[in-house]
Amino acid sequence: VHCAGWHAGAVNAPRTARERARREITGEIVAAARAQLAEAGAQGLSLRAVARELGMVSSAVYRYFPSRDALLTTLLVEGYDALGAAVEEAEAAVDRADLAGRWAAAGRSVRSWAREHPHEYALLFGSPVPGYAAPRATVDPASRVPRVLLGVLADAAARDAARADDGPPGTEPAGRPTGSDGGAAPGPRPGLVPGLLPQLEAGAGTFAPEVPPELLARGVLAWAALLGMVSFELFGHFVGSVEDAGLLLEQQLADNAAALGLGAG
Amino acid sequence: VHCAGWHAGAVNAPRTARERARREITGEIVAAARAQLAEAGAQGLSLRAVARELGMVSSAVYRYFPSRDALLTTLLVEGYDALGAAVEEAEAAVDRADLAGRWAAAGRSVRSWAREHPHEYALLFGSPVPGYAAPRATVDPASRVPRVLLGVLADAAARDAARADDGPPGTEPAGRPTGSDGGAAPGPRPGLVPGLLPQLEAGAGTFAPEVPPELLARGVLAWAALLGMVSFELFGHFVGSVEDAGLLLEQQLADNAAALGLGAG
DNA sequence: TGTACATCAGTGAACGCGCGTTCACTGATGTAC
DNA sequence: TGTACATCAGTGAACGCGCGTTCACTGATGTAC
Repeated sequence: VHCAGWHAGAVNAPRTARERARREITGEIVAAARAQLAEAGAQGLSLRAVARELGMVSSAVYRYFPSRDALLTTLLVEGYDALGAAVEEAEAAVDRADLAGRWAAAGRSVRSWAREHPHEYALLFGSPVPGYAAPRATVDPASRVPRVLLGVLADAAARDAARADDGPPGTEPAGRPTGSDGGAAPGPRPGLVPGLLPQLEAGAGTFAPEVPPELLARGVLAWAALLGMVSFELFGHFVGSVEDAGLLLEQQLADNAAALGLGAG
Repeated sequence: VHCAGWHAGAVNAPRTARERARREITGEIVAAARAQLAEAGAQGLSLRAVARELGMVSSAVYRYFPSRDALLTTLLVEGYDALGAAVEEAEAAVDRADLAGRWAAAGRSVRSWAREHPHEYALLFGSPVPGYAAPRATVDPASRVPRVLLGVLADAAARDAARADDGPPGTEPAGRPTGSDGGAAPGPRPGLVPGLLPQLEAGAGTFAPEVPPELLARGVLAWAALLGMVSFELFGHFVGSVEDAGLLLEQQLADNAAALGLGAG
């Protein structure tokens, strides 16, 4: 430990040439595999093709990944992480008080990332790969974007609760009836369908107990709707009926802001 | 033409034993291919495996389909048609005046069909198959469900227009501000994002010119949202956070009815 | 009704290619004394 | 600083399997006279 290397501060820096080479080549393998995704899809991902691309013999790849599926898992995890990082960064750049803006920034960056990495997007959110079951290790990275969205909703709930405490009755956002189901928080639009509430509290609600169920339900719906739209665009279902899906996304985000009570941007 | 066959009325009935056998075997090939979808996915669909399943030699399949891709196209077309028929039937069974009920019936039957045919659903709405481009022949069957939904929206627009003509001001559905952008029809919720209107008129609007653009935009969003939710459910993204996606769908349909101004069911 | 010919379903072999994974091996890099 | 040994990256061959598509062929079915 007394020989502190030239680049102080690089915490996980490789200590030996071997280690350095291993990292580099691991990265090259993953990069080549990612490129493969574009041509053959997740199912067509081939260790042999990756090895060929790098000028190695196919069995050499087994020094780095124990199987094709392990390589796929790495692609999944890195994909979720890249998307999550992009969304976190975009959302963090917006004024904390601008809830609608934060939500919209997150939504836009999901779409941008998807358009820049269509095949990785398809891997993350398209049809599952037959014969492959994503391991637990993917769950956490996959939750980064939902976590960002939940953060916005939690802040919205906190703000609404503060308003309800402070202000006199009648200062709540106009024209939005309180959910027939919920408590004091001004829930967005009609009440919850019977039976949904306990289910949300047992499921998604455990990730964000401070978000009231009405809001949570609409948040989940909005998240699914967002990915539905991006999938439509990337998978070609808008061809012939919607020219610029970006505008449709803006519409969706504007409607979301209204339905979720995020206030005008 | 003078030998009118036993079964009068069966218009496209096969005239010869050969023709009868051809139809039957064609059907068996498609059925075996459909079963293959479940095990290997669209990309893994294999003519040889289909032939094996039917006890034929692989080259025999070429008497029925000129290539693997042609077989895939048939699966696509039949899938869209099956889904379309299911949705049409479900929607047609509802009282014409019950717009929210018609919309909900269509939405529910999309989900039911998808759950009953998850692999066909993945073929239709999941990631595109690498190296395969869906031919024009799939466009028409693919539009059956959207057409049903547009029909509901068109009826909603007609009903609202009639109300606006007949009734005195103030009888429109309460609490829903008229879109800032549109004409006389009571558009759902806030106005359209700038730039979206001309695009809709040029695109999706050409299929249903009688539907006002505010409604059309929300209809497209709702359709994408519906498939987003079904995809989430079928592709496993709800695992751990949403137990019963059926309830979530009901919530979505209820919200849709409100947002689209379909009136209470 | 019967015969001659055309159509077409299905066979079997082959072409040329792909894949994931294992295994015994060579030779370079790293480590302990 | 130098030597002996352990680690590990990469090789090359092999196993056993898959695929789409073509082609010359046999034999049954259909049709025209």
